[in-house]
Amino acid sequence: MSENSTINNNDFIREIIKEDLAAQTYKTVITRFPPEPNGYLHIGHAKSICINFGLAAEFGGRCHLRFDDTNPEKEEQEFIDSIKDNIRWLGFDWKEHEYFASSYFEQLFEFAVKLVKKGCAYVDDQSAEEIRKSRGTLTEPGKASPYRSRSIEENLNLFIRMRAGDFKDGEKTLRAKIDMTSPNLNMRDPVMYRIMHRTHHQTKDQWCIYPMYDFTHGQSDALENISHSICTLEFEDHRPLYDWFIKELGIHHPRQIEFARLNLTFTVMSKRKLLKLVQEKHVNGWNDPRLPTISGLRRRGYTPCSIRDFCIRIGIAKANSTVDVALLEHCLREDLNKNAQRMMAVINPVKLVVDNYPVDRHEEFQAENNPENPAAGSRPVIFSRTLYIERDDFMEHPAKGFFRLFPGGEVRLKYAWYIKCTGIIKDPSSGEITEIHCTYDPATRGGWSTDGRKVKGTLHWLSAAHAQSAEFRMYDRLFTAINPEAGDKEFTEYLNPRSLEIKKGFIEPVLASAAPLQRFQFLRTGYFCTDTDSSRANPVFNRITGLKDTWAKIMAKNE
RNA sequence: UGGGGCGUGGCCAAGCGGUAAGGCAACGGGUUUUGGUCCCGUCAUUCGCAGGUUCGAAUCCUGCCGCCCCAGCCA
Repeated sequence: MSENSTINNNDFIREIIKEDLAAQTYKTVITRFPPEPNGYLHIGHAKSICINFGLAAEFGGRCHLRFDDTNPEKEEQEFIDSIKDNIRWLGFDWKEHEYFASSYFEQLFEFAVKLVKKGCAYVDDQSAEEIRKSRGTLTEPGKASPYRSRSIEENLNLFIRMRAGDFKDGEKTLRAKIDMTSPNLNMRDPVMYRIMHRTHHQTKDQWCIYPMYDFTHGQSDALENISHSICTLEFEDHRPLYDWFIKELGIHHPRQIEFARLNLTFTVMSKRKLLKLVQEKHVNGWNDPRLPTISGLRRRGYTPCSIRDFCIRIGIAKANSTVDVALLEHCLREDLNKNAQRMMAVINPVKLVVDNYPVDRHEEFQAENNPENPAAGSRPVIFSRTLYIERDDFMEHPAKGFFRLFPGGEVRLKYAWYIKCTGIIKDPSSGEITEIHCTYDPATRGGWSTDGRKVKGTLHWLSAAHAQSAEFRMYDRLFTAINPEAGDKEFTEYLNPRSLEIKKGFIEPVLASAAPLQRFQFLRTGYFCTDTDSSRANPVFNRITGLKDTWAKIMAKNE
């Protein structure tokens, strides 16, 4: 992470916490990250993770990991595993504080019983449809359920029978008795328990009634002694309800603070939409490198450090906002520029023959591993008569401002020699250039001339006889629209047909044995990492992101 | 037409009555054996709008306007 990144430790949440600590409202800062295990985590969750774990670390407190697993219908063990894996990969540790709302089911049931006994809750026989109809609308108050005035004894008996399995799914619910005329719809007798004869991934078949999130979250926070319960804006309306439950139950009151969730340009962030992309196979699984999931970013080659840095830089506020994905890419490049080893790879190769270089000769040059870090040392690269260079580095008819190779032009081959283009050979049928011919200047060993002659262009290259072939997966943004959810069409209509292009090229031979997910900067082309599909025989590299490309910008502007 | 939030440059975001931080993007220039990195410079007389209070307002008051969220037995 960079030293100069703007860390604003004065966001409104920190301000509130400092006040609370000063006023002794809470002694220790205890936060929690409470995912539902019904999907994979994405970068929006990373923001929340960084806030919660970051706050705990900063104030010397702790952060719990709690799975809010109250809906067995949508949850799976696979998601629990991936969530834990993702948080660890991001660099956070919840230590022994791993909890499940489902392990509070008995306690929650007792809380519910207590509310029934206080006359604060009742069993409703209305169907979901009837409940919906009687809830009223935004402008009209709701109507009381005909079962609202049942006796405490009857409610208690019914609720116990609900638990015992005496009723079918949907036959009854337990509702909080609050206020059917409240302007806050969450207070119009919200459902606390529903009947669901379903096996739960944690509690198995122990329960056939499950508490609703609204009856679970606040009390779970209370049970864990959470001091600051940080959540997203849409729960602001639920806070009065959580406060009501906590007050009636007489338990610990955490302070809930809401912040705006993260949106990113050129992608989608909702679980529902990500699920759709996965299920309809627009991408290859939850860890597809084009997805904003943590698993996807990881496989793409993003570093945990760059994601944490990004989460700090975007700040925390309550205004809905969409952060430019360029900022994420910036954080990534900043980290990788400093830390990624440089390598040479030719992604779109064309043959280059050095006519005055002996056929049977080859020699080694030392290439620096990272100009930003001399301690990274150097490695040998082999030069020979026949090389591969990037097709884009040659223009038969050079555009204005093009200072790479062209007929009669001279460039430097990085670390090696100055070469001058003497001619080209084309495929007579297609017109495609098949070979570029050149001569090298023996007085420019290592790429230095002694006569003060300067060349502007420096190209990367690979010895054809020594290079190892490889596959490059050139990833680009998944969507072509800055906001895929904004148009009239379904968001999938804005998928970028060129979000993945496979290229076959060459790499330095040692790269074939690079470990999975190892990151490199391929000189002049971008940052890449070995994909998990990579093997020694068939090395595969993912393009994490390109280098900034001033030339491409100039070309684009001239069009 | 109910309730809850939010409006500071293209995108984020500081600012908490004393005269608009910072980052990203963009645009110029310098260095450079990566058209990368790095360095230097430019980029809001103005804070959704209109009034008011004040010597002084993005900050306080009033009224408008705009955007987001809420009518799951989802979380």
